Amino acid sequence: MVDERDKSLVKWLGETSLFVGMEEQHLRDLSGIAMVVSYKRRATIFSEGDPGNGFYLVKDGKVKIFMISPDGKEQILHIFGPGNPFGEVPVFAGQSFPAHAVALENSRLVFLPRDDFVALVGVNPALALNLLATLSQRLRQFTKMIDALSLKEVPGRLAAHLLYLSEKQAAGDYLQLELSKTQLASLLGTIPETLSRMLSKLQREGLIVIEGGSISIVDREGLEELAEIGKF
Amino acid sequence: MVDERDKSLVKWLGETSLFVGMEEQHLRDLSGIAMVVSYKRRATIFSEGDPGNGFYLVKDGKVKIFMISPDGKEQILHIFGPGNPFGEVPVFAGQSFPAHAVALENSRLVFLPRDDFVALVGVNPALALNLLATLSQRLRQFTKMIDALSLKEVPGRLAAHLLYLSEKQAAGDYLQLELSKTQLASLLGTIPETLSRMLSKLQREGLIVIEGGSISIVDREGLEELAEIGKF
DNA sequence: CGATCAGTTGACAATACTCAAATACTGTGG
DNA sequence: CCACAGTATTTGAGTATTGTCAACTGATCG
Repeated sequence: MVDERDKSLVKWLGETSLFVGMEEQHLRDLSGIAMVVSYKRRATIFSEGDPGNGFYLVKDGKVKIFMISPDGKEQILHIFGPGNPFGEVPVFAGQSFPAHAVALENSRLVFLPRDDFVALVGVNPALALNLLATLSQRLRQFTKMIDALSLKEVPGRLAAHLLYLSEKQAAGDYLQLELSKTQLASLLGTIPETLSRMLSKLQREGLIVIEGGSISIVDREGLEELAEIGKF
Repeated sequence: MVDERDKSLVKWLGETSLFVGMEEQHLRDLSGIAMVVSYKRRATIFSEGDPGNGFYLVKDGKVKIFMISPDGKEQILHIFGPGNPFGEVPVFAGQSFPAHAVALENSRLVFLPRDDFVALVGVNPALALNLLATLSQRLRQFTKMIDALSLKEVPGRLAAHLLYLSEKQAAGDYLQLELSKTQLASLLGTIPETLSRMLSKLQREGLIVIEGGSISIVDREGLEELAEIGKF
């Protein structure tokens, strides 16, 4: 007996990158083990060191994955939105979560319990291949992030991020920051004060115009050069 | 007809973390698509942007995976030794290599061509699960690396690395650096001059004793504290 | 309307990088 | 086996970037 909500869950699962292209039957198996859970803004989903009993898909809302240094500084690793999976690492590495997750907005998540899920993977290689693609993709992202953190200075990382947003949002030279400036600072591996100064600097140099959380790119080539060499 | 060399390759494959526990038949399928290739010290295995037509396992020798910034600075991502796989990302993400690979020593590698390998994964869920574990493991490592690069200062990263080596080598408080100091600097996201100064500093502070590439830990607790908070 | 929090600005300090030069090491050809 | 060339490593001096601390503004929310 399948009610409307379950049907729509099956449909929705089939539209996520993780499960796209999978057979109806496999999607139904998945929805059979899935649980939809809600988290309020700022609620903790899991903490570093928690045992990984399963992983999540963002149904709606936004989730932040981050680490905290002993002296309280935070480094954001990812921001995940609808359709993105997160928390898969301990499912397969067989260990605990390596970072923290909190909801940035009121969010609904689909939780997939580890043991049930691994059993499904064991009989469905297509599922495994999709997962491998997702994890590989994420490794690639981390590669870029390490590159940015270790090789570029803050203005370079910022310029790269602005260009990334501009491309992602495909709205010409006009873009939205999508995060508070404090959060963005953490994502770029710096602090709000420095970010604030760098944004002013880019504006003073005539590369961008800032209007709160919206930014217009004035000198795209200048930004591209900055993102490349990471220096003024 | 299987000659001695092929037999030993099958055996060897079954001892790597990637293929451990797999059935004889699957291992033989793998060895059927595998090619052993040799690279001299300093030889390039692949470069960033090269199409990923397959991936590698280190049979013997040592391989460095790294990125280069436009101004020539290098950041090492991994050092891989016997048994370690590398270059899997583009196999599943379907893109090009995100970093460079060179042999640090004369090395023999096992090359597994992409298409043949994906076909094997598609019919062998155990293989897929092993791969998922490997990639998850690597994501976890990267998480730690990003943590270190963004949250800790150089002495902290260095202390953490020394403790890691000490644990890995399990030789009490005596350890080998395993890399030239220039290479180590790159792995820690800094430059040789800074590394040299920090090593002297740790010695001056009475935490370690340096004898070329060998180091004795004198004050383990001091190092642990440094690795935690990343500060003097 | 006060309180809390995000963002900005300024002064200062510290960490790590650049540049330069001296010294030690390595491997190779004679 | 030695001399030499090419690297690696170390040390010094100066500088630059970014982080810390503190004060202030402005927005948001009960």
